[in-house]
Amino acid sequence: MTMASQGRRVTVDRLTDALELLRAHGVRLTGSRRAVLDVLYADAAPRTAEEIAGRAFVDLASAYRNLDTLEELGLVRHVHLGHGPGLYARIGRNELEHAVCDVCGEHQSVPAADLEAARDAIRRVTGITASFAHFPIVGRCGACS
Amino acid sequence: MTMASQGRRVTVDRLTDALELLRAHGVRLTGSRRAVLDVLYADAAPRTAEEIAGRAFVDLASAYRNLDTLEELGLVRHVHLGHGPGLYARIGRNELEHAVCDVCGEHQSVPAADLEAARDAIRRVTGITASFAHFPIVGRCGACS
DNA sequence: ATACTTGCAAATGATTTGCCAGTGT
DNA sequence: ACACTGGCAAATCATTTGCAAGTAT
Repeated sequence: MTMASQGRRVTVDRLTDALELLRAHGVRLTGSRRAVLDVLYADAAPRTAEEIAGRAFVDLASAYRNLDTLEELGLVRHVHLGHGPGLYARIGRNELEHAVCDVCGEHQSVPAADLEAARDAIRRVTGITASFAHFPIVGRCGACS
Repeated sequence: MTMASQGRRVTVDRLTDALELLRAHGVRLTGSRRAVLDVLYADAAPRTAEEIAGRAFVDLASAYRNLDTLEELGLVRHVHLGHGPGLYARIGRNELEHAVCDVCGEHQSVPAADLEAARDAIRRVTGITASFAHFPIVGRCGACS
């Protein structure tokens, strides 16, 4: 183990895992793909494709294509917080779900496990097992009520 | 009460109420506005702006403008069932919320009251009072699980 | 009379696609 | 070598906006 791998262990490990997954699926590790992965694995913040393209110095179309590929591999997810562009983030060990206030726009990410009770209640009524990872919970926060 | 008002009472009454509301707000009853209202009050089915424009024989831009106006007045709502265009419908006596299966696309509308338990569970975790009238519940239905 | 509305065309914002030159394996 | 990718420009899709002519009150 080198000195360089000592800081921010989790992130580096996950990126390594991701690269392995690409190889296992025969997906080429190109320059732009690698750059997009670097941005995604730098932290877990959800970002627009445009922001990711900017940070990775790749064309916006390539960013979208790469994000699609990575999403198919199950490494990435995108969420729609309102009417604007979608936000992409790598999928962490604990899958995050989202909630937004449609008045002030404040948004929070919560571990999927915390929403099991809500999911059960919804399943009882609709038969659907809900996920708030792609479309968030939308409503009014305490302050805006 | 005339003979004409006897069939489909509820619908006609509600349209009448709507027209009164427009008047009360000083919103003009133009030809295209009236045509859009006729389509919306014919039934409660959620429709795209394009479909409404087609049925009402008005320009698409006018349909959007009128739907916006009616939404501001609280007569209409639109829901996003997935990535396609939004679906507009009049608001009935009982507000409806929506749930979609992201695999088969099947969608159901449920009375807001039926989702109170789910809303409570969500409020406990996030502090947000959720509404599934604009963005639906998305997940996997029993058949697709 | 006049402020609000219309249809039409053009603009917008997000995302996708065609194409051909470039590149990972 | 060869299929897979990249950048770039143009296309799409849903929705919005500018504008000059028309209309409800």
